[in-house]
Amino acid sequence: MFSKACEYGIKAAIFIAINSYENRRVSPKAIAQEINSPQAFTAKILQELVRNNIVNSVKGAYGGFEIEQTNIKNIKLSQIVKAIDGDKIYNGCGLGLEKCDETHPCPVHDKFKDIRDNLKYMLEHTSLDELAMSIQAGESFFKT
Amino acid sequence: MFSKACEYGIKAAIFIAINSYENRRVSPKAIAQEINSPQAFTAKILQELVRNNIVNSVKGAYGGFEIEQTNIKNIKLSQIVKAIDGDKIYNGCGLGLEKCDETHPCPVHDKFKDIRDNLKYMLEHTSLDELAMSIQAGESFFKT
DNA sequence: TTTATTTCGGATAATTTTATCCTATTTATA
DNA sequence: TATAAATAGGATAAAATTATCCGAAATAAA
Ligand code: FES
Ligand code: FES
Repeated sequence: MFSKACEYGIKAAIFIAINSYENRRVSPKAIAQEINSPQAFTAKILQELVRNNIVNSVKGAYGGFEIEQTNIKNIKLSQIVKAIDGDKIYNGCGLGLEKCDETHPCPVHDKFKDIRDNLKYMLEHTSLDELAMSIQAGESFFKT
Repeated sequence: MFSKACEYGIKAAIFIAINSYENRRVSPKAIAQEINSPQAFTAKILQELVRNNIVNSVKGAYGGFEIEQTNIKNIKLSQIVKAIDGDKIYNGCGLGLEKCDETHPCPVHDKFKDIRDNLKYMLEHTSLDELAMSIQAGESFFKT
């Protein structure tokens, strides 16, 4: 469904959000440990999130990654997925046609579109904030 | 969503179904041309479908791939997807946890599970027959 | 039985994704 | 200003996916 990079990116963003609520910046090392991901690869993904203005990075001593507290509620899963995996998952054809087109649909278009639209809606209506809360409440987990 | 291999596999199966209704066997070459896929790679995927008893192969002159007419209605998309991509798409965790587990869920579990279950339901209730019909009726297409 | 046809299957290559390593750059503080 | 701490980013490497090639095996028909 999502690429590994995207899975890491989502988890990393949640972890950064949690720490930003506590006014703490976090390092790629701390993130990778917490979410159980390869550190250097995770760092690359963080760069991508920074480029997309989803997280903020502060270089130098006492630096790290953070998200503006007031933004955490506004950031939606869809932004992260789009930043890392692009929007093929929202617009792409289920059978790989170059373009998903109502007027020239693939055999599964009608059925696939429903699923895809549900997914899109879900991602667009799920905020980083609520995911962070569920982790903090101990209701969900980053690793097995 | 699906791998390229799976996309080709689904399209190939539909094309074989159509031809089987007309009592014609088809070759990897004909399939690849029709569904716009690399021939040799498509042949590999066909082997996988044969191993999973989804399509039947007949070697030698006048051979080719076919599906028993009476089976076409019974074959569901889910069988093809499972044969090629496995069942990670039905059971796998959206954030890559080793195992999707209600009692130890990842942050997106609740929301992801709904989507995933919808997809599973759709795949399990979509038959090769109906997809073949929509192609034959000119209502859907294999290529752009 | 020979021949032409066709799938099967192993080996290999190309591409993409995932992952690692090392150095440059930035920045707060001493 | 010097130093230590941190992210940025380029160069590779490893692994997985996608794709190609070719000979072996099977089969129908001449
Ligand atoms: S054309 Fe294939 S999903 Fe829309
Ligand atoms: S645990 Fe992640 S989707 Fe169920």
